[in-house]
Amino acid sequence: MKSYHHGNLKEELTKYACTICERDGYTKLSIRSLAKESNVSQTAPYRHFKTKEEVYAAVAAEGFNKLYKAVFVESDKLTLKDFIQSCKNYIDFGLQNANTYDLMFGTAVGDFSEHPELVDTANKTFESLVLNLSSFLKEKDEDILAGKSITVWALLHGMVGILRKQSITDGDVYAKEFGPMSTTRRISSDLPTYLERVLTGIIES
Amino acid sequence: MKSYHHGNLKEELTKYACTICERDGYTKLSIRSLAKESNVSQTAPYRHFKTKEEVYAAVAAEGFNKLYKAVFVESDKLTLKDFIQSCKNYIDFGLQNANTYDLMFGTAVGDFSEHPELVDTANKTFESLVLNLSSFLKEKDEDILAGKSITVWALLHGMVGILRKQSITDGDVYAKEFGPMSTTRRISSDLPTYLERVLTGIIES
DNA sequence: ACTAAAATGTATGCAGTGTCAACATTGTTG
DNA sequence: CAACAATGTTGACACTGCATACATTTTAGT
Repeated sequence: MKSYHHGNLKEELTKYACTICERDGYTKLSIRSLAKESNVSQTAPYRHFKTKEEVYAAVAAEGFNKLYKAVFVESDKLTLKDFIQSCKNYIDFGLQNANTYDLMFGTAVGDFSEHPELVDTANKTFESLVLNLSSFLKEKDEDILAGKSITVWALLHGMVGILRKQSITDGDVYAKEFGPMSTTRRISSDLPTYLERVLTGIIES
Repeated sequence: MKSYHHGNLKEELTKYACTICERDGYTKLSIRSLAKESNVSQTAPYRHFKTKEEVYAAVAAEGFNKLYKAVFVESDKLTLKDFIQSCKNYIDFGLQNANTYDLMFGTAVGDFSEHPELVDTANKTFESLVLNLSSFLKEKDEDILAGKSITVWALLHGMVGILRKQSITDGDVYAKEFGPMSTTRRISSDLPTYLERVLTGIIES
């Protein structure tokens, strides 16, 4: 039945790599664990990925693809609500795919420029953000648009970090499990409202 | 000469752990590499750290201590310039200690609440940010202050991520090594100006 | 159609890793 | 000063990344 050659091992390896990464964290993602999941020999993946970092890069690139899909809006006339929703999607992605998100923005993959598909997918995501903003703002100047997009991205990226580690800002107040709801929790319980307030402040400067 | 008991092995281990982490990245930080640097047996560190994650937590806590020192300003009447400088110090810390910063905000240390010293040092850093803002703004309402501090932190944290991976937003334009300077590079070449513009927008909303 | 080369998968082995259990030495305290 | 706790060591196991040599299959050129 099972032929010697797998057929499309690389695809399958990438898929499993994403699964393992998100399920167990990327520290558990190993060449061998990958091979085991795919039912091939321990070193078969080396025919498709020179090092483990290349596996990481492939997973990160897949991550940017998914992030792109979460952020992209098929329209050139966004409403404010559309824009906020897109931003919320970004944050939700970061929170729900924490391990992959870590791979995308952490130091595990050192230099993007050594992994062209990573640069491409990351750029595509950013450009989608710029497009959103441009359709929404009707601003023409590319530099201003890029600048504001960077600020928006920074805020979204930052919120992922803060919301992920609520204990950083919650302090002892909430730790006591009594008293008022922490500010962080209040923000995350109604993210769209928070985002609308802060983001309109940013893009109208 | 050398006595059987080291004396203050834990301190020394922590120090070396920070060194190794920042120099080689935290994936290279191992119980054994740590032991070797300290000239003790391979498993000696286990008397002081139950798991490797505890080593990670110790390094992250040290990181928050350093970040705190970078952000803290000894004054209750900050000027705008002081405030911007403190924010710039934050970003510089994130860029110059990328590996440690990754440990502090990534998924390597899953739950801060299992590492009390981590919660403490992280809270202290946040409170320093709140204090800065409060002295600068003369705003009394604690919830508003906390909310704005979170937004400021998110932006700073986000900028660290963006500036660290400039290729995400630089696109092919800059990759060609010709044409105008990328927006990201322009921002990072005069960070204080950028911060002043964006942050005043945020804190005056 | 046949064969050489390229692509792909395997077997084996080395050095390094986290962690545990059993043991040795030292410091502390009643 | 004897019992105990704290600290350090040895040895072992299963796992990891990766290199090398080898086997099988696909492909391309004649």
